[in-house]
Amino acid sequence: MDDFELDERKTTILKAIIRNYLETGEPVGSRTISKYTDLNLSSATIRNEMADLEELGYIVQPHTSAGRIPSDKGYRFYVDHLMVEKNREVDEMKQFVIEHTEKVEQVLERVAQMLAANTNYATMVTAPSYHRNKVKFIQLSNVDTEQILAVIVTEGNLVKNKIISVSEPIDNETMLKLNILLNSNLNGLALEEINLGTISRLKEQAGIHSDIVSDVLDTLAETMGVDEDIRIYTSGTTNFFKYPELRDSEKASELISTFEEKRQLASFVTENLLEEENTGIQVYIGNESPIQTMRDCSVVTATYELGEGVRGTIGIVGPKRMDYEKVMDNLKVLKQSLDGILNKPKG
Amino acid sequence: MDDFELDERKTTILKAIIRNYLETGEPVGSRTISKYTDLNLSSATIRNEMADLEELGYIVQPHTSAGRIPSDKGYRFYVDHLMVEKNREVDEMKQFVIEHTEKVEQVLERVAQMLAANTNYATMVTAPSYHRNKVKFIQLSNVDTEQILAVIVTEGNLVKNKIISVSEPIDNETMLKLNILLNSNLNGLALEEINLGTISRLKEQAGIHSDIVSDVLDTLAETMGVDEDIRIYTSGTTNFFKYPELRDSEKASELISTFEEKRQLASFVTENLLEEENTGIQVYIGNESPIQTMRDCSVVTATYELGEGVRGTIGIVGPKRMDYEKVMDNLKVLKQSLDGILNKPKG
DNA sequence: ATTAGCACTCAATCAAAAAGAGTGCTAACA
DNA sequence: TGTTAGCACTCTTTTTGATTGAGTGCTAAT
Repeated sequence: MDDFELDERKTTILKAIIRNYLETGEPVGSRTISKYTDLNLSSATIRNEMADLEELGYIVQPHTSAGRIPSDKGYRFYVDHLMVEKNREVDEMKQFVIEHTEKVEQVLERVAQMLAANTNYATMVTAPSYHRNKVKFIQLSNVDTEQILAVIVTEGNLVKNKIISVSEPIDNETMLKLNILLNSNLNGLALEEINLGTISRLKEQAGIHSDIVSDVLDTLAETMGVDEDIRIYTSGTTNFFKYPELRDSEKASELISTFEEKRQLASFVTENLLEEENTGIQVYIGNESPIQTMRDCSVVTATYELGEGVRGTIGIVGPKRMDYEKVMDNLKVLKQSLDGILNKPKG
Repeated sequence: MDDFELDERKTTILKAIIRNYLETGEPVGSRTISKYTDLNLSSATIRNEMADLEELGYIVQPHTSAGRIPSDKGYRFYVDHLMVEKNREVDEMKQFVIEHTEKVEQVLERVAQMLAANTNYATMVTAPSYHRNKVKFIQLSNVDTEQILAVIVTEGNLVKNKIISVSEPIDNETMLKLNILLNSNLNGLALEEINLGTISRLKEQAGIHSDIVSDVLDTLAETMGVDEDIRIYTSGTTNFFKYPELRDSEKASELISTFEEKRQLASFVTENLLEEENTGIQVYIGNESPIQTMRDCSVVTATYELGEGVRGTIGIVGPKRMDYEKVMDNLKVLKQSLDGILNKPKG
């Protein structure tokens, strides 16, 4: 970018303004900066510089005769160039996740909760999505005379099951044949690789039981399809009330609704999954976010990987003046933890 | 109760006050009632009666020189004696649930959403709990050389699975034996009936694979145990903002948190399940609710049954001046729908 | 037993005033 | 030429006081 439009002094001042605003949430005036920095400049001089910074679009005045607050561009500059790695201690958290490893669902839910408690922002964690995942194992079994159970296990050890009703009982031998049929034809395939040819061949071989095969295939599509609604765990949505700039009924309500419905949140996931080469942490400031209701927020997301392209996303949503350092640190640690933990069953 | 402390006229006036307050949400004065009822009484007379009603505890004044609003006792009286069955049309809703029957989870989630949209209150729906549920079917299968999959199906067709790691592969024959062992010993048993005797006998017979049996039993306990955290679906929590008496940041935040954490909500479930003889619909007004944060709300719950003592709860939470008729109608209809729908797989 | 009338209370609304924070500009200064 | 002191000006926030209006309680008349 054109970082060069800012000389060193302007940079220092901008940094001071943003720092101060991140802490207080109040517009910051020239006098404050004059004392806050060690530049030894009078407020008048600062005023001149601030006028320049405003013209360049890094800061704005909420109204005449108020101090300045960072613009989206200002925040962006801060995140890209001014942030310092703080590496705070988040080990405690890490510890906690590791110790209580249970079911994936519960881990994820707890991660969301902890992250929210730790940062005081709203959080979202998506379950790993089955992107390009392969079938590992399929099994049909008789549950009773009218119902059979289909179990599907994928490469990432994700299990799905479905009860299928049948009009008349299926004897064990037939069942065995069906199982062999399904496994030999489908194992190792990703959803995209199961084409019409495979399907019709399967059905043909299944003979009178082709409807069962249909049902299994449906379940398969459901399980591994992109459009399967991704499980998203959220927490700390009421943290929005902690920040005056979001506390307003209208805004808070919109935001909380977005989190409640979850559906919309998925857009971050898709955004993230698109970037094949993902350094890991993504920051959306204000309107950069794909979700309109978050125009007054910043969103920081991280993608964790469960191997084999099976990925999930962790996100933190807070006011634009969120503590980016802290948030990003937290995410980094968690990302690593999850990358590790979820791969192996507990041991 | 002592209904007799209220003569007919007082009853009429109380009813009028409550009705009016339910609609407007504003304290209602004597003049309003004087016109609202067909008693042909002057406001002065009404005032006298209102003074009496206040003394008896059915209504209160938010402050001197304001109108009256119903007290908890007043609401209680209304719900118990003054409500009229309205039987509004909620068919549209019923239709919707029925048509889109998919997975249980999705149905429940949608029920919560619809109910919230339909009533403008916050809603909660718990998944059927496995109360006294019996094991129907257990199956272990080899997924790969180090991992086996345990699938458990219960009477209510609820399926749970777990991946178990093993140190060395298990051949198919052994697996078959294990399956037979487990099924013949456990099928038909409820969790409470699986005692130490059964367990040690099982382990003994399993020989070197007793640790697998242990794992299966753990999963079983997890699956059917009471302490398994019950899945609760919520929706419409931002509806709280629609009612001035709850919109206050502090209160709204507390309420929404309660819904977000879900854990607390479970107390309604346990309350409901306790009552063996349950006519179906339960109303908690203000402090009658087991949850402290809901002291300014009313909660209406219904229990639906999936046969064999497998039950779930639907609840609606709103301001005390909620439209009880509408809410209870909605719940009645849904209760029936769920009773029916969830029993049979789609056909 | 009911009602009209009146004094009184209290929250809500509004406008005007005062306070406070901060800016922009000009003129002086190093 | 860059820096600074000083001052007038702007705009928000807070405070205050007055006004309004709804509603009550009480008393005296019907």
